Amino acid sequence: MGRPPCCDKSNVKKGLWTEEEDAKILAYVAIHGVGNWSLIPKKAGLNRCGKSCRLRWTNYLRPDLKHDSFSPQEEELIIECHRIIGSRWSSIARKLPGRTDNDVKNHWNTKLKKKLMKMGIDPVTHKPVSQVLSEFRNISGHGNASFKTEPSNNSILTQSNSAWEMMRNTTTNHESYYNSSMMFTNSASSEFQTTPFHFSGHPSNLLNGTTSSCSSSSSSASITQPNQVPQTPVTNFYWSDFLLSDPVPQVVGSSATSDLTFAQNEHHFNNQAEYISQNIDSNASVTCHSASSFVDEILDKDQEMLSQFPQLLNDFDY
DNA sequence: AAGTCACTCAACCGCAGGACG
DNA sequence: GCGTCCTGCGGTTGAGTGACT
Repeated sequence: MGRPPCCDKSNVKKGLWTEEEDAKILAYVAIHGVGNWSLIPKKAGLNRCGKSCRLRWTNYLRPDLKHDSFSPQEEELIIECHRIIGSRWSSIARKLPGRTDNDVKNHWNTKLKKKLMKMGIDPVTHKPVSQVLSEFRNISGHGNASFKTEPSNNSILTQSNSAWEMMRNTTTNHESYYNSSMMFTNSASSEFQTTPFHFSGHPSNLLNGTTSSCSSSSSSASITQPNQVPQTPVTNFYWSDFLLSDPVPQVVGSSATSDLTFAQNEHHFNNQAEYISQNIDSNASVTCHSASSFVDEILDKDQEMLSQFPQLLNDFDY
C-alpha cells in the first residue's frame, strides 16, 4: 500500500511549461504569495499538479534566481561542499545565492564530475582514483587479488566514470562505511600516486568496462590518466580553524571570490581530514578490521563527531 | 540532408519528515 | 498516538539540441 498520488495524474498536464502557464503562476504568487501549492493550480487556473507548480516556481520562476552559467568560484564552492557533505544538494545550494538544488545537482552531474575525473580525482571520495581503489582493496580484499594494480596505459577512467562507482558495483556493503570514513581517514601516506592500472578477475562488469548506472554519465568518457601527481599537502589549516566560522565560504553575488585556488582547496581539505582523524580518537582504527561491524564503526564515528565537532554538523543541517 | 550520438537541464517520481487536527 | 496534508529532498528520466558522421 503506497502513498496515494498527490493529484489525479491522468488529468494534469505534464512536461515543459508554456509562457502562459508561467505567467499564471507569477500572477498568482504576486498577489497571494507562495504556499499551499496544492490549491494553486485550481486557483491560478492551471491544469498542473501542485507539486509541479511548486517545482516550477522554485527552480525557475523565483525572482531571485540566477540563470547565467556557474562562475569558477561557484564551481569551487560546490566541489568543496560536495567533498564535505556529499550529495546534499539543497544544503549546497543554500551556500550559493540564486542557485537551486536542481541547478547544483545538474551542474555537478554534467560538468563538475567530469572535471574532477579529468584531474584524476574520484568525484565521490574526492581522492585520487588510484588511492581510492587501493584503499578499497585493503578493505575488501583480505589479501585476495580480486583485482590488482599494475602499470598499464589503460586508465581506470577509460573504463568507468568513477572508481567509487566501480566499487559500488562490486559491493554495496562497504559503501556506507567507506563513504563515512573517507572524510576522516588519515591516509597512510599523503603522497598520492596515480598509478594507472586495470582490473583482472571479477567482477565481470569491471572487466567488460561496463559503465555505472549514473544517469548523467557518458559512456564515451575517455579520459587519459593525468601525469600530474598530487603534491604532498602543506599544512596551513587546521580543522579547528575551520570550525570557528562557516566551514564553507558563501558566494555572495557573482563578484564573490575565493582566496583559495582549486588546488589549494584540495590541500585545505586534505589537511582538515588529517587533523580531525588524528583528534577524533587516536585509538580508533580507520579500517574496518578493528570494528565489530561496519555499522558499529559508523555509529561510533558519528557519536565522536557529534560530541567533539557539533558545529560541523550544524552547519550542514544534519 | 539525414541519421546517430552525446550532452544538458527541466521536470518528474517516490520517499521522508514536519505540522496540524 | 494516529492519520492527513504539505513541503522538501535526492535520484532519475526524457525532450530538446548541437556536434558529428
